[in-house]
Amino acid sequence: MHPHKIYDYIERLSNLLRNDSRRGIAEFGLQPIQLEALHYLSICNRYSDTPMAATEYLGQTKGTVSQTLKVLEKKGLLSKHVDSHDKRVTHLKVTAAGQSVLQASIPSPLFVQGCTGLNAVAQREIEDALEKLLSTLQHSNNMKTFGVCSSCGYNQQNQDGSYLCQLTQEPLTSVEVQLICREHLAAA
Amino acid sequence: MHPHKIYDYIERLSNLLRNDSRRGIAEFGLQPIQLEALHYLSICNRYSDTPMAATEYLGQTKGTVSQTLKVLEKKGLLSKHVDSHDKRVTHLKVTAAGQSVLQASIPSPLFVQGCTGLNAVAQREIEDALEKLLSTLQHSNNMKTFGVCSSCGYNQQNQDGSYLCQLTQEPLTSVEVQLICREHLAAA
DNA sequence: AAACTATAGTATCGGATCAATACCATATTG
DNA sequence: CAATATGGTATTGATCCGATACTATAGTTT
Repeated sequence: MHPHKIYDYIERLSNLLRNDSRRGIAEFGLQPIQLEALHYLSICNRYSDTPMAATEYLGQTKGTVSQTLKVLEKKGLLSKHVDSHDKRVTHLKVTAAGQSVLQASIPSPLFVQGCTGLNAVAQREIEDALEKLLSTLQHSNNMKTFGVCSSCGYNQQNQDGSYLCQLTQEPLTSVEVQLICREHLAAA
Repeated sequence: MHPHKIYDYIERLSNLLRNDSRRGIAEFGLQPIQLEALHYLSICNRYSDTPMAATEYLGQTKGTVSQTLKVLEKKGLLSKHVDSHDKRVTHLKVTAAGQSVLQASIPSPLFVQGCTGLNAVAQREIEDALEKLLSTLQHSNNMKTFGVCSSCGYNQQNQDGSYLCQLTQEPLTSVEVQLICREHLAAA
């Protein structure tokens, strides 16, 4: 009967956070899904800051995501930049205004308040449990993992400490390898 | 930085399950929130099967929940019954058709598939971690817990094994004490 | 080089969510 | 019996979301 209980807990937590998020971002005139899209763009790397990548991450259709991004652009929270090599591709960058919205909204007030009641060990256990659950669900269903480069099979660290992506054959900085990527290859 | 990561994982899992749920219930012509409302009504006790209780559980406004329930009733998945003592109150019962929809949809296919990749110990750990996180968030924010009667401060087990709710002064069966209640009093 | 195909992205439409407001009916309190 | 509180419904408007159709660019085939 454990799957049912786990499912229930996730559903409850999901409702709590979503509703709290809704209240928190009302002052900015944003919707929960818009904040999530903005959040994604703030933690992804330069291969993954496009409408299509956001579509895969959010699990919606590209048309839906397109208008979500349109709203965010109109509000001045992100800017669009056409790719120099492939003119079909648009890169999305979170503006300073967008960053400050994220800073104020993520994690949500309720969540921040709740975490003060958890010690470091408990937080670690919860984090590990969630990571295991997420990765198991993703593997069992052949889904993209959207992990950070430092845990990616394509990532290669050279002797001088620099990083190289073996998929794109491009160097990555130590900051960039902490960002999530749509091409992430999880370890076997 | 743990709070951020935990928040991210919950958000990811939430998106995964919601989108999967959306696909799974499309054949019934239902929306995710409608399935969640139906699910709640299938696991709550007789003090908690009303529109107001569902409103508190789902964290929305009563107007929103009212029309969600209206759709479920029109589809024949639940039935309404006016309370005999307080004629303002309506009790909601999941029909046989509603039960079969729930059986087919909860947990979602993706989730069931994923859980086959987790052994019993791992499932237990994840369940415990989620329970701790949920209860901490609820306590820190003075929220209702919606726990089962068997873990409620009002619940009293008599010597002959029968149960009594000290809040309503009514007897409860062994089946009923496994259901969730809007008046649940969490242990100190 | 021309034609075909695939991919990234946008535009539009319709059904649904959701909050806000107003409203009705029943209980409870003074 | 009047005033207030509570449970629930109806309506409206902004937004979400998927489906479909469309444009533009890139790559591939002949």
